[in-house]
Formats: sequence, structure tokens, C-alpha cells
Amino acid sequence: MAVQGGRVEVLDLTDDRRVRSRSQVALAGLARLVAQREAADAPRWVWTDTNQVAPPLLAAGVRVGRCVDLRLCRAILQHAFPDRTWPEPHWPTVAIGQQPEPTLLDGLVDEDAAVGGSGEQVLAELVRQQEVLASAPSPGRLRLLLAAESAGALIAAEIYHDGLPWDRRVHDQILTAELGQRPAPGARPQRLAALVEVIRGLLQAPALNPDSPVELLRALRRAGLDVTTTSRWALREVDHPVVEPLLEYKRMARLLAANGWAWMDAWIVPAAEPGRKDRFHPEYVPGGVITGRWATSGGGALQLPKQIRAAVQADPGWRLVVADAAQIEPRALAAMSGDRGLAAAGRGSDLYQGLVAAGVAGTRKEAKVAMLGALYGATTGAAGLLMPRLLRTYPRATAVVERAARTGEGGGVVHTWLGRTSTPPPDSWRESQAAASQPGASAAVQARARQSARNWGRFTRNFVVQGTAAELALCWLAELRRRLALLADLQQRPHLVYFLHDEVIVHSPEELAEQVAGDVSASLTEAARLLFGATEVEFPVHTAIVSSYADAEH
DNA sequence: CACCCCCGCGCG
DNA sequence: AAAGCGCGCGGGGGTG
Repeated sequence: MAVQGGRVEVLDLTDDRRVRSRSQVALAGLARLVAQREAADAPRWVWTDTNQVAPPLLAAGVRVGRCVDLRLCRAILQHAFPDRTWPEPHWPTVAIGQQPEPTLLDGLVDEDAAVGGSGEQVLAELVRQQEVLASAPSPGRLRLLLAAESAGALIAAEIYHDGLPWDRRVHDQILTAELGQRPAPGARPQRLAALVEVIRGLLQAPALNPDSPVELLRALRRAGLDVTTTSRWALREVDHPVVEPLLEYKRMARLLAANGWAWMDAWIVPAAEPGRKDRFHPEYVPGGVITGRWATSGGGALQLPKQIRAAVQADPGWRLVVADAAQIEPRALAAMSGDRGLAAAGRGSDLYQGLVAAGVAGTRKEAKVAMLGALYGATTGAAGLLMPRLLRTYPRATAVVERAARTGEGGGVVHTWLGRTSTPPPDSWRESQAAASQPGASAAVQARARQSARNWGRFTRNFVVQGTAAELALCWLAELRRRLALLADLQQRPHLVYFLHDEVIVHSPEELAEQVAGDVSASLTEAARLLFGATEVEFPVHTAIVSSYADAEH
């Protein structure tokens, strides 16, 4: 499908990508055409950019089953095969928030440039990508990744469209209880203002603005506190009466700045109809993170603090199915490495407890620190001390991350299980490595180079695990979306409303919530089978059926 | 005023 | 005061 100049060109392709037929339709008729084809034979739609096509379809109440998002697929393929010929893309970047709604600017922009190209261009890009795919070392895996990435684009567009149900009243109650009544614009809420006076008094700094790290640090040092930063970590270690009110102030100021009344005004959209909650519309950016995780843009959807999660409330008669994939990263590592010991530790619902049972650490907390340390590349502290035992107990799993680290330290690229490729280090990195290997290189230059080599090694070490977990999560979402579509018509259909790396929320009619919870768990198992085949590794999901996000414990 | 960087902190 | 990865955001503070 190609959208251009207010018209849509649809090419019907055979399996070997020959054009069977062509048709044209006005943009206004697109939704009807898509709905007809979905009902008839549910094709896989190929288009340049889901952000361009999905919003008008969703607005018209039309959903598609499968698509190829050429923009996202190109990004993955180009990264994996940088040496192939990649002509300049024929498309511009479109954010989902910039939906092609009619504005005064229409007619001023070059319509041909502002859209997804001609049918021939779209087809040529598809053919190019499929040829690259066919020549890949593991075309099956990469094909799965591209399908999952494209499904993710559909899901992100749908979540943006549907929104996360939000209760303004609950949110306001939390803010008022914490901060005091909503103040006039520009003024501090009452409880916050009172704390500022306490802090000023204790530090004998009558004009201090505690929001300024520079001013605050100066005042703290003048009052005799031995700190070099104003971060919470540093303050917690200091014994002084100002510490407690200051930490309290920081907590409250953060809530006000990040998710206070101004945030509510900017991001919470009034209910579409009576009897429903308001909505927060998370703007996800699939593929936005280097490892393949989703990023977000605006609203801070990936940082919804636990403090205000009580404001996430299902519509009347509906429930939230809140689910998180337990320890998905170490389990992904166990599966990709084929480490039977680590797989065994993960049998049951708590892998960290399994590590304790295996004697890796004395407590669950220690075991978690050790495991995360291995994934992140910790060298010192408690995690560093526990590493030798982890290496001995799980040689196959740890070998995967150690190898990735060595590759990164040497300037190489690494790959996720499905074939997403890490960014090569920048030229400046290579230059500093080269400089350090010169005969007369100073000790300082060598030390700096070693440091940046280790830094890059930690990035590649984590990339293989975080990235593989991200593609597993993507397949989880895609399978879950497929199952949810079978449960009910659009109006009563359970739908994804939130996604946070290893956690999902489905908004579901009450009577379907149990079924949804089962589908959520089964979908992850199915996704793991798709990626890893008959793996011994279990991927348990913790689910809770609640009215408020805050009531889901994990 | 717009723009940029730094700091600090929220999330996984 | 961060050891140990990946992000986004708001406020301060500087620059042009």
C-alpha cells in the first residue's frame, strides 16, 4: 500500500511479489477498503510507516491483523548488513503524535514528499529487504524479528489510540495528600513551601532554592556537611538534621514536577463518553532504544512512578489484567545459552530463589545482585564478589555474556538471538584505542583507553541479554494481541493499554479477565517456543486482576 | 528568547 | 555516592 497525494495505491502481490492487480482509492475510502480485505482474506499489509496509516484506520474503527513496517524493518536490516547498498529511504519520519489530521498547513506542504511514496517505491523497498533477508545467515530468525517489530508498531499505535484509563480524582487526592492543595500557578504547594522554610532554617540559608543543585551543595557544605553532590545516595550517608526534611522535599518536588497537576492537565484526556475513565495516551516509539526496547516520547510513560499508579483505574464493569514476566532477562540468557543448570534454577516461579537453592548465594537478595551484576558487568562490591561462583555454577550462560563483553572491548558488534545488531563504537572510541597502542603512549592515555574499552564491553554484554529479552517480549505482545482479537468484537474486546519492558496491562471486560490472564501467560510460553524452540527454560508470568494498577503486587 | 548541557531521579 | 546496563523528563544555569 502506498499513500500519496491524498490517494492510496494498493498493489495486490503474489507470494513471490509479483503484482497481481492494482487499485486506487481516495484516502477517505481507505478504511473501508482495508476492512473489506481484512474480512475477506486478512492479507499482510505492506506499508512504509505504521505511524502514517494506523491512526486514520483506528479512528475509523478498523484494525488489521498483520503488517510489514518497512521503515522499522529497514532500520534493523541496515544495521545488520551495513555493507549492502542502501539507497536513501523514500520516506520522511512521521511521529504517531503528528497524525495527518487536516490542518491549515495542508496545501502548504509538498504532498508527494510528506507521504509514503509511490506503489513502485514501496514495492522496490520490499523486494530489496526480502533479498537481503534471504541472504542472511539465519533468515528464519530475522524474519521473526521483522514480523514482531511490525506487530509492535501496530500495538504501539493501538495503545496510543485506546489510552490507559486514568482517574483524575484519585490522582488529585494523591497529590493533595502528599503536597497540599493545588497552588496558584508558579507557587509552591503548601506542604512543599513549609519544608523549604524548615530546610532554610536548618542550613541558615534564608534565600536558598533547594531545586538548584549548585545553591544547595554550597549551602550544605557551608553548614558543615561533607558532600560533593546533592544526590539522595550521598545525603543518606550523612548525619545531620537537614537530611530528613531535604530528602522529603526532593521526593515531593519530584512528584510535583514530573507527575503533578501540570502533567495531569497536559497529558490526561477527558473521557470519550460518560461512564468511562479519562485516558493517558502513552506515545511509544518501537525500536527507539538501541537494544530494541521501546522508547517513549512525551508524558514519561516509561517512568510512571509507583506513587501515582493508583490513578490507573479500569472503566466501570472492566478490569485491569496486570502481568509481569518473572526474571525475563536471566531466563532469556538461560534459553539462548542452553544452560540447563540455569534453566533448572528457573523452574518454579522465582529464579533468584533457585539460585539460592543452587548455592550461588545465601539470600534471594544476594542472588539477584549477583545475577544482575553478571548481566550488567559489575566488577566490584557484592556483585563482584559473587561473580566467581556464578561463573563456576553456570558456565554456559555466563560464557555468552563474557564473550559479548570481550567482543565489545575489542570494538566488535554483537547480536541478539533473533539478529538485532549492536551499534559499532564511534570513531572517537577507535581513535582512543589506536592512540593507546602506539609505542610512546602515556600511562594516562592507556588507562583511559582501557576504561572506555571496558565501558563498551559492558554495553555489548548487556545488549545481547536486554535485546533478546526485548524481542521475546515483543513476540509475547504480538501473540497476546492475536489471542485478544479472538475474544470479542472491537467494542467489548480486551485490549493492551500499557507495556513496560517485561510488564503488560490489558484492559478487559470483567467477565473475560480470567480468560485474558490465561492468554497472557500462554502467550509468553508460545513466544518462547517461537524464539527458542523446545527449550527447557520456563517463562512464568505473574498476573493480577485488579481495578487499580496500585493493587497489583510485584 | 531559544538552545544546549548537566544534574538528579523516575522506570525496567 | 555509585558500584553495574538501557531509557525520558524537568529544572537550573549557561550561551548566543
